[in-house]
Amino acid sequence: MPELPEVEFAARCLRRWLKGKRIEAAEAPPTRIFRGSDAGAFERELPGRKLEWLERRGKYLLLGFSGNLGLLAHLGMTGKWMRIGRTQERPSHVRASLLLARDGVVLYRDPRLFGRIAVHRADELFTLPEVRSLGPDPLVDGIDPAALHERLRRTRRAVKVAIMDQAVIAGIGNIQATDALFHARIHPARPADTLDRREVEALADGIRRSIEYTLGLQGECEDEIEYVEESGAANPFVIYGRAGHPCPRCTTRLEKIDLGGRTSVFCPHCQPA
DNA sequence: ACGGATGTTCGCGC
DNA sequence: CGCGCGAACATCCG
Repeated sequence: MPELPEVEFAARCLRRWLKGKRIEAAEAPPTRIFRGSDAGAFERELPGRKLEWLERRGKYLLLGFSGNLGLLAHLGMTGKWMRIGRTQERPSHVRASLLLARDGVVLYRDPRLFGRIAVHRADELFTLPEVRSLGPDPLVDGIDPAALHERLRRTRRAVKVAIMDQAVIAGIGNIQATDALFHARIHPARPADTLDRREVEALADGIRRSIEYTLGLQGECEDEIEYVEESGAANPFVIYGRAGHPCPRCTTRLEKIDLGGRTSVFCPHCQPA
């Protein structure tokens, strides 16, 4: 699921579901989700507490609970927070759950276990190295084209690889990067330090646009499990995942290349090398 | 059946 | 130090 827009959506849902509600019990079988931290701490520490605040930075969620307990959470590739009724059947691959007094169960499902949950002190969350090393967040901080230009000028990496570097801009993944570069008409393999000011401004606009677009796809927080979702739903993105299909702008056949180990779709006509 | 997938991290080598 | 590359993680879907 997760790039910045999906994580932002998860943040809004979790605030709505958890804020101010007392957690009765917490469950988390030992899995890789808790790597680098104590799985037992989740079950032990959360009962009795309430969510006081929740912030998103890039693809990370930072949750502050009463009594200075904090969670750092990342959705990895297949992570998803959801809410179901207490007696409702639980989906597969649930890695952590929070039982609320009369508001059902909030759970974290993650088949591939690429996500992460770590228990910390709440007042330490922003000082964690994962969070400190993030670049500006497009929604929280906005995108300053001059600062982005400065950052891109310092590397010869492909511009697509550079904007997916979480230290350059926080939250951009393969989908947003692919569609943003298409909007900006910039070839994904262009060395980052060759972009001029005008192109970086177009790129900043493209990133904003792809984030807003994807955010708009999210709909409302589902209260109940919306299980049989997406399967069969069409790919909603602009050119991501559409190699071989016609460019939505000029109908040229979209191509794909590999950059930094990730598939990059682009239009050879609209995004010339 | 095979290949690829919205992410991060680590080790290796130049 | 910068950077590319492959691997690893575990499961699902077309």
